[in-house]
Amino acid sequence: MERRGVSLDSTSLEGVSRELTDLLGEIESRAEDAAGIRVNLRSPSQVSSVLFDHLGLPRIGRTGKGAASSDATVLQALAGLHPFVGLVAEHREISKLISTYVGKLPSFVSPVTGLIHTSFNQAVTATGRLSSSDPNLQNIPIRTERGREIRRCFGAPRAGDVLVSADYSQIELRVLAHLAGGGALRRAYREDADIHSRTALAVFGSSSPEHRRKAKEINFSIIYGVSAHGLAQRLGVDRGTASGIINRYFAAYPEVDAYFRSCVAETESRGETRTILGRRRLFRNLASARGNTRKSMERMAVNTTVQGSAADLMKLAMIRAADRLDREVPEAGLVLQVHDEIVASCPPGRAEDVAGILRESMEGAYRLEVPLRVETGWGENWLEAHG
DNA sequence: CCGCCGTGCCAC
DNA sequence: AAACGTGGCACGGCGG
Ligand SMILES: Nc1nc2c(ncn2[C@H]2C[C@H](O)[C@@H](COP(=O)(O)OP(=O)(O)OP(=O)(O)O)O2)c(=O)[nH]1
Ligand SMILES: [Mn+2]
Ligand SMILES: [Mn+2]
Repeated sequence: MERRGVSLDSTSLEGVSRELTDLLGEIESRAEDAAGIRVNLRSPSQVSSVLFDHLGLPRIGRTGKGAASSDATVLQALAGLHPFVGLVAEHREISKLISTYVGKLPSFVSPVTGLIHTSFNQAVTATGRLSSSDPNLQNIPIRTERGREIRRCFGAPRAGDVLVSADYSQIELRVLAHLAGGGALRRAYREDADIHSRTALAVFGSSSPEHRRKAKEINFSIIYGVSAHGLAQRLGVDRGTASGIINRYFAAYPEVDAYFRSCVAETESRGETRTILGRRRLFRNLASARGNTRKSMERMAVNTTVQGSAADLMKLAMIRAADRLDREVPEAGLVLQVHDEIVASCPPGRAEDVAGILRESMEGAYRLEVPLRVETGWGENWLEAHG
């Protein structure tokens, strides 16, 4: 994957850059008008002094060091109190896209190949996932419309080829259903349910793509131990409402709560946890940990077991997919891995075959108590293939 | 000039 | 920000 590389449409990216840069300048001048004072919006300390000293807005949250925070959740809570708040939020969105992606990615294009060659690090994460660096191609934007314009600029390494994407459906929830013993979650997946959509419908009354995406965050935050307070802030509802959502979740899937406790107990007694394929992560001081430190380690232990097992499956799938492509579609090859997604490239006429091979490799990676499902797509660029 | 820390935010 | 987790990275601020 590293050697094969991925192409970046620098011309289109240049267009995105000009639009975002213009927009950012507009935001900066409007923000200074709103604040009535000169301010560098890239400086959290300057933004905080405008928000909380100059404008006198309430301090809502604190940073790790105890200073007043101005992060996105705080800005969300302050929205409507002063026009400066929304301008800071918008500035953060646009400046992030420029500084991390639009302004940086072109410098990673190799003068030799004309492609971007990331590093996929195999011994960095604590759970067995890969990571990607220089540049990180596992966090290319997709959430906002402006971000999607960036994703649209990624294409197959060979001109004329297409990208083929295959992404596991609800992967860690399926792994959890496997690990958590018989129950409603396992039954749901045997009936091919979409729990993300189910949660979206229950919480928002809609399963639109945006609501499903938010429901995903709700589902994973709940299974990994979110507090009513934390969920309330994420959803913008009061603690009572959030508490009700969590309680209904565990009432519907009591085996999830039971698994959390049993996983913690086993990790404590063995001093380690193991994934489905036997990858170990040590938790030698869980047994002696107390208070918030212990709670935090408990969440890490459960997450490691599930996330690490999902990473196991993905690695098996990649071995099989690479081998089959080699034999069956030699003009195709793996290009990227994004935790539960494989991106390959091939001539357009072979896209359907390649998608089938990726699907079979991933769905058949390992037999679980629930079926594994994969969504595939292809197109000229990554957004078309994945989106 | 360089490296570190704190803060913040992108993705899964 | 907070009792979801796993990452990488940019910037400002500061000190060597
Ligand atoms: N703890 C935690 N894990 C997450 C979060 N977002 C994603 N993940 C993990 C769990 C997911 O199963 C896995 C793959 O992410 P995806 O975006 O592909 O979501 P998922 O496969 O669950 O749903 P999908 O059917 O592909 O839309 O990454 C999160 O906010 N918190
Ligand atoms: Mn997925
Ligand atoms: Mn995915």
